[in-house]
Amino acid sequence: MIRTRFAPSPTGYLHIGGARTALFSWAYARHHGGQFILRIEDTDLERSTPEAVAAILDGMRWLGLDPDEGPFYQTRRMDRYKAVIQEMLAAGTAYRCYMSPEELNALRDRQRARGEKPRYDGSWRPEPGKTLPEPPSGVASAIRFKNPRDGVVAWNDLVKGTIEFANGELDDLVIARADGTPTYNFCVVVDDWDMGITQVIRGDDHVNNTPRQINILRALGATPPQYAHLSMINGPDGLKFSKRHGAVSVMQYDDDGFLPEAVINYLARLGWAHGDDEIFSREQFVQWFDLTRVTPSAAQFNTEKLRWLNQHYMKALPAADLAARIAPRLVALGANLADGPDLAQAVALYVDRVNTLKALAEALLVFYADVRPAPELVRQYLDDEARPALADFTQKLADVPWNAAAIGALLKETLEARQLRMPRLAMPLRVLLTGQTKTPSVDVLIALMGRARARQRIQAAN
RNA sequence: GUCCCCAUCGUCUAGAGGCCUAGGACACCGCCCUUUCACGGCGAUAACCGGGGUUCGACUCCCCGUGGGGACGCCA
Repeated sequence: MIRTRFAPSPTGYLHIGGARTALFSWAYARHHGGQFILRIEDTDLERSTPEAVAAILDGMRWLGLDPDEGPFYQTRRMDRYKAVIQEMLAAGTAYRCYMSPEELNALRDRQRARGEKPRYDGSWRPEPGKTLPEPPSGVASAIRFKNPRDGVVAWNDLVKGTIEFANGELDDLVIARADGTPTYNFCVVVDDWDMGITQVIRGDDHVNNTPRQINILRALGATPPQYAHLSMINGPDGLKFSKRHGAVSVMQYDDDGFLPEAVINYLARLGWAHGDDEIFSREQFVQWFDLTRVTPSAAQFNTEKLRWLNQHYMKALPAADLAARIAPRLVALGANLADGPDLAQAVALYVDRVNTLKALAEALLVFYADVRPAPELVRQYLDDEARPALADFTQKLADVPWNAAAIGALLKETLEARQLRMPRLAMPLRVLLTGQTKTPSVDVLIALMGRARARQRIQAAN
């Protein structure tokens, strides 16, 4: 049975990279008919917060990445970790280290100064025939894993191929702090083992942890899972994602008016491809997804392409559904939905012109709230030639049959009578009716807006 | 600094030694449609980081270089 997991630490929201990792883990499990487990790595009491847990859960729910098990919390498994540490101490695969943080820092500084890789020097590591220093009294010890000295650790990474580390490069990492709490690399190992994880799919930044984790697993007599390290996702500027880009949290994309199906589809194509396929459903993705087609190189996030996909999904949605989804946004912007046209019709008229729900709601505000055209715009388009034509038109609008075709015919009739071309009337109408110069065809716009409101807006300025 | 990873159009990618005159998508540019703007249609520009091998033949395999990224915590 395939079992994958997503194991975020709750120190912030669910960001784009995390979401992609979660998506691939989820899809891998689903594709293979396995299980997807959610585990919250909250052993860092200082930085973990319940708000962050909620934010991560929200993000996953929004994306529709439902776990089969969990969330499990590491803070609730402390007894288990401590028991394993005792076993390791007894078995001699771990040992107590009394080197103080200050001493450690000094050691690292010296190593760095010499151009060496900073690492623990093994002062307290027991070896046959070696005499250990006398433990200082009244000082609590940290516990270190006794990493093999020689040989290499290698694994076949499911995305990067064979990766090999010399054990000599690895030092004896701390698995329990002086206060007795276990550390990340150790908890991960115990959890992945206990939870029967078969494929660990995680970010690239964990490659260096992998050999240590494999060594611990082996010391425990466990068979290591398979590993798949996903490359990083950089921000739109090619640099590491950061707050400066605005949208680091997946929920920010919700706020910005992106549909979760678009985000999923976009994320799926970051580091993975199925031939030339660009647009596909979540179900299709699950059916196609496998780690063999995952790219080992880093990707750059491209908001333009996400927008394109988002518009595609917006257009694919029935107008009534889209209307239901943007209604709250409109109300939040101050719209009175009771005083205006049928929202689904308005949506249908504007959906081609925007690529986010947010932009759609903002555009539709012209139907449900007051419009105040900028004076400069009015001045620019409403000249002495347009004015009388507009007056004619407005007057006849009072009893024209109320449909776009009839209104369009009336418009043309008015233009002909005055020997004017379409833009001479269409542009001022746009400005007066919506405050904007870029709108759908004015006849359709007027028809949808309604007789009273259209006439009132034209007359107000004329 | 040491170790690890990565390297095809601006961006995401296809490419499993001959299928490559390197394909698709987004963006950009041009044209068409047109009542402005979109949508849509058509078209164009645009890439195998460099050098050595291996091979009859390298975008594909190997080595070196260069560039980029990651990791070196009693953080996760």
